[in-house]
Amino acid sequence: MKVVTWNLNSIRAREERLLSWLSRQAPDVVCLQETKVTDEQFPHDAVKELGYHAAVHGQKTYNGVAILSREPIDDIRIGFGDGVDDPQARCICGMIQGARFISVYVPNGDKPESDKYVYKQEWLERLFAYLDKTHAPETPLLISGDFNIAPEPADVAEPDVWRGSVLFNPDMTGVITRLLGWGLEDVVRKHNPEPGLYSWWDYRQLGFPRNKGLRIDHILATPELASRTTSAGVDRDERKGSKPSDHAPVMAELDWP
DNA sequence: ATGGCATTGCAACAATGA
Repeated sequence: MKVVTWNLNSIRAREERLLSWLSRQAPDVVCLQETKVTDEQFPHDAVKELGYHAAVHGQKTYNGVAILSREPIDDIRIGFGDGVDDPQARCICGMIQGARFISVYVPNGDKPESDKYVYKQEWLERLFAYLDKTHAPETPLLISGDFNIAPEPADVAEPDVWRGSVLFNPDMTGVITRLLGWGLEDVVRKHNPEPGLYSWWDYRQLGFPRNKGLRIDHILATPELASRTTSAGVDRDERKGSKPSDHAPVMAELDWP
């Protein structure tokens, strides 16, 4: 089973790229972020034609998450179900072939002193509460998405430039440590221990040609699923060419079910 | 070459991203 997470930065702007990429790569499950469309505007017919079921949780202009799957998606749930009135569409999950798949778009946080960073921290606390209440490390679970956190210096091309930012600071790297402590494994790191593998490059300042990137998109899995991964990596080629997303697809191959 | 911000929206540039 090939599993992918990809922040599209608008599914409308990226529809052709997405469809072409699905045809070429034939992934089994795709967690999408920043679709930036309402559920009505989602290209349901186009992905269906390529053989994918879709679970969507979108909104106008910003955010928006979805899961595509070749096999049916059951027990689809939206958000955290914690009673908090949050208009930002950032979490969706469903059951596929006996495993729970969660697609998350963690808030960016803007600057450490901003209200947006407070929202990011509170959102992450809600994520932990949601994991504790709704899921368990003993079950087959994959949480994939744009975490907007670089776990280690090895995941940042210029750590001295990014250290202290909302993407790379002790609080945020601590969040990754907590996720791993909860019972998840970073399967991309598992198969790529060496530094210098990135998933996002700034559109500005020749970020991609100079490979000044960060690894902020992750596939985290509970132990049994993680042990069944046979490879993982980043499809850098998809960051090339005209009109790319600023994120590349991140993928893992699993011996599952 | 992999290229110098991109996307959205009651539509002007402001908001947002990372």
